[in-house]
Amino acid sequence: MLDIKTIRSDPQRVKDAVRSRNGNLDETIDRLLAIDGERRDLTARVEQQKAEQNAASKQIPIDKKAGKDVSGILARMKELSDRIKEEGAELAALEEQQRALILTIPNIPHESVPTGKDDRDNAEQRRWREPTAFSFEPKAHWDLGASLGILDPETAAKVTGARFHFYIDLGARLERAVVNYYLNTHTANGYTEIFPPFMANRASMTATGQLPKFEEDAFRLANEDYFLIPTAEVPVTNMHRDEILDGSRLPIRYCAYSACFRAEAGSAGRDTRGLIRQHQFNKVELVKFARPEDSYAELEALTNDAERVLQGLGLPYRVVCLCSGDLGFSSAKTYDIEVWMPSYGRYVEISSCSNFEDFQARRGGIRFKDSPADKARFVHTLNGSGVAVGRTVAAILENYQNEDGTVTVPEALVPYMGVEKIAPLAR
RNA sequence: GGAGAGGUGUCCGAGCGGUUUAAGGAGCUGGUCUUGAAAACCAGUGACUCGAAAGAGCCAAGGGUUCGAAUCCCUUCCUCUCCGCCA
Repeated sequence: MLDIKTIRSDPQRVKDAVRSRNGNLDETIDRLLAIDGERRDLTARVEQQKAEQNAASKQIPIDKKAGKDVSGILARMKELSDRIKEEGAELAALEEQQRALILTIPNIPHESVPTGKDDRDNAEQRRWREPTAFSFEPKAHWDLGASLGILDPETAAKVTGARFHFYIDLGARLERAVVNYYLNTHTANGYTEIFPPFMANRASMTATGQLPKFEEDAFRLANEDYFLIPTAEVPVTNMHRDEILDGSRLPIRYCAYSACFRAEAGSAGRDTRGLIRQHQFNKVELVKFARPEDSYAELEALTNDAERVLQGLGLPYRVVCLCSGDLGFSSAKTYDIEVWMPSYGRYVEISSCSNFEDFQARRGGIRFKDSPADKARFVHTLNGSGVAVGRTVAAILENYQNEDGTVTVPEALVPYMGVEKIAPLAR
């Protein structure tokens, strides 16, 4: 959520920012400012009447005690009370309209974000290792998963539906090994491990920006107004919702494993095979709460921390800076880490590292102060995948495959797997 | 899910519809005293939100009754105790 003062003082800047994201909210912003003006006028009027009411409320018992007749005052106060009630309702309606509108305005991209339309305008920052070279025709991970007997989407389709997977035997163990390897690496790097709830309420989903605009992308429970979390970002960021943090605690760094649930509305027909696009997938998420002046340095560090685990697994990747048009709703700046996926013949997103500045903090009331005398300031929130687990498994299968159909286990995972190679199951 | 009790400022805790702009402690800040500290005493401090200010709001959240609500009513959430169910 943007500060209404920012919008009030420079509406054009906000309009331009939305345009750079391929949107247009000129009308919304004009309407918002009109409502804001009306709201402020009405507020002043209502508050003045309330002041009058308060004064009378103090006088009435005094007069009563003195034996004066107060029926005249009471009659006038009744009128005033009615008017306050009426105008107060109007005011509440305006406030709600204003909030509803302001929640639909995306964050303003940071000045370092390249302007562009879509992912073709993203700016590559760096590459780590060259794409894997094969002396044979490499297979896609879904074919390897089938021939090795470790991935089973068909049974998942029967048991649940499309876009789910059973992992079997060493497949299941590989998924678990990756989770543990990631968590161990991040905790060794100063992140505190969190295991969050996998459901979150409406207020939490709103604070991090999934609601109200993107409700159709989430799974909502039928018997409770809870949502399956699309990412651990939601519960972990909301741990400090409506809190004033002690500045000496910043930056706070959390890492969290969670299953993630996405309805994937609007992506029918895309990536229908394999582990790339699922309704449920595992992810280790990194979340930071930082001082505003440090948040961009923290973003670089966060991205490096996510890259570190891919380096540890020896998976080739590149880092791109998303252009304005490709930026997520709440983010001011995002680096995507893309892993080399031989079956796609290109890099595929495996992590998204973002600085939300105070956008989420304002929605969620997450603030800090260094000493009790200070005024509370909004923290900057950041998060990034560290990294997506299902896509990691896909990348390992594809990049580490051998000509005979086996898959070599990356060295870093051997202690977790207990084997050096994944071979077809003898059944 | 059923029955009961409760949610008050940083913390503890009082609050019988109106002189409560939330008593009283504790804490915190400053001072007196002291070689220094502690104790004692004196003074100050009550988060936070909107507002240039005056002022308004804030006693879990949201409604309602009333001229006036922390106090009465309704709904929701949360905590505790017991029962049920369960991993």
